[in-house]
Amino acid sequence: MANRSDTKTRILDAAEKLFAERGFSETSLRLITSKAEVNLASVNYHFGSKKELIRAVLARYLDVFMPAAADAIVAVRQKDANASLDAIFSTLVAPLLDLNQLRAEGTTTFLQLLGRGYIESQGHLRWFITTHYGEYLGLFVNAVAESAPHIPPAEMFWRLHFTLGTVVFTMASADALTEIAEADFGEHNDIEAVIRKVIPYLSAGVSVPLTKDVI
Amino acid sequence: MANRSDTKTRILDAAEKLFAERGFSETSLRLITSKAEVNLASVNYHFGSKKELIRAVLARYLDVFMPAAADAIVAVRQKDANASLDAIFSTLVAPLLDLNQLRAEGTTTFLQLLGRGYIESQGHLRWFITTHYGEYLGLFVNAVAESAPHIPPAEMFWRLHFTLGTVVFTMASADALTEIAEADFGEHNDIEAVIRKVIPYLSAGVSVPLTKDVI
DNA sequence: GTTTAATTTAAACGAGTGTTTTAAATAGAT
DNA sequence: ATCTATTTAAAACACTCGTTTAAATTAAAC
Repeated sequence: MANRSDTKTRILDAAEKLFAERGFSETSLRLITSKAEVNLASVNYHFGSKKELIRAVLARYLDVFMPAAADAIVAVRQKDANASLDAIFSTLVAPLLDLNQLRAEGTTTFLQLLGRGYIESQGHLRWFITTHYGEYLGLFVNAVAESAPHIPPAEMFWRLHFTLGTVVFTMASADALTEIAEADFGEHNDIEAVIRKVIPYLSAGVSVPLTKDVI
Repeated sequence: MANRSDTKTRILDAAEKLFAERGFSETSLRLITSKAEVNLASVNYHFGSKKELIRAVLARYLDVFMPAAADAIVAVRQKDANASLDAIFSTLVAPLLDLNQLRAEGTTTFLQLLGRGYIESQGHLRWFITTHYGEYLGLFVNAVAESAPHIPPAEMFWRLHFTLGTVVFTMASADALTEIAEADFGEHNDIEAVIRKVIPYLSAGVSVPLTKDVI
């Protein structure tokens, strides 16, 4: 096959699709290269290893999403210093949906990749994300914490991880869930609909008072 | 090595520990049999295949937990027909903690296995659980739905999957999270403490009103 | 146009996997 | 004690995986 300067892109495009669908360890380099119509060895030539290919796939999204999300959060807090938890979470919707302009099915793919990344790959992706995008994460955590000042830090730590679990798990299986929902209830949900469903769930859980003082 | 009639048990014990710690596909039969001090081929002799071993590991817990949980839910609803969502969720705490009497670290192991089962193994464990324990799941879903009658079924479908995600993710990484929490905030949490933290989070999310009518 | 560097190709490597086979050892029943 | 069925044992099988090698091809530089 003729020399193609877009071999890297072809690999990334095929890899992100397969990774999102079936997970990292369940996707072989041979499957990626055959879908990308590219030689097997070119993955190691361009990326060094499968592990680095995984990071490159994620970085291509994170480099776009993280600054956009940070800007949006800064903006909403400048406009309203006491922005609600719902408002903070909702701020992320636009940057997420903008990923569809980056690539087809970009939003779904990114969220599924994020889910796979936190579930699989025993920690090496957690490390990659927190060290490369930690400043953005910290900004987001702060915004949430200050929007629910009645939750002490230790409790907030747990609740944010509950939240992470909800998002990650939902997105990793979003395709299957939307199919079941359509079959059982006849209502079609795209990724935006799912995002808008999960936000009230999350903010209610994160901000629920500690003691059981029923109002 | 001498003949041992407990080879099956030795395999199950070693397998459940390793599966819970590192996941199913990341745990090889050779690692299991070496930890169990048992011959490699005995897995296929006693269980037929790795897939069936995984199912057997889960079934050993589910056969105990599911009836106990169902009984507890039936009991609490007989005592109070309008039991709150918090009460329904809290009902599961005792059956979960009782698994510690079944085996050391039984509660943690079971919850982690459940998490791995729903995340990994592209659907074949989902199918196993829903077909073998579907009646119990239905009973639980009904109890939750009737405790939050203002949530329509389709919405409840989504919220229960959000809930599943929260639990599954939290439990799959509970060990890591408790370590971090202890290092960062100095508060030690065992599995029961984590369970009791997650319940208010879940019931708040599941029962949050649909429209944003702030009271 | 020749030379040099970058890229693509085909093939093999080496390690790991679940599973199967065949024989040996053990247990229980007669 | 002997026979039979169950269980254990060691080895090999067949396959997939990520990675490496070395040659062929293409692109760029001079």
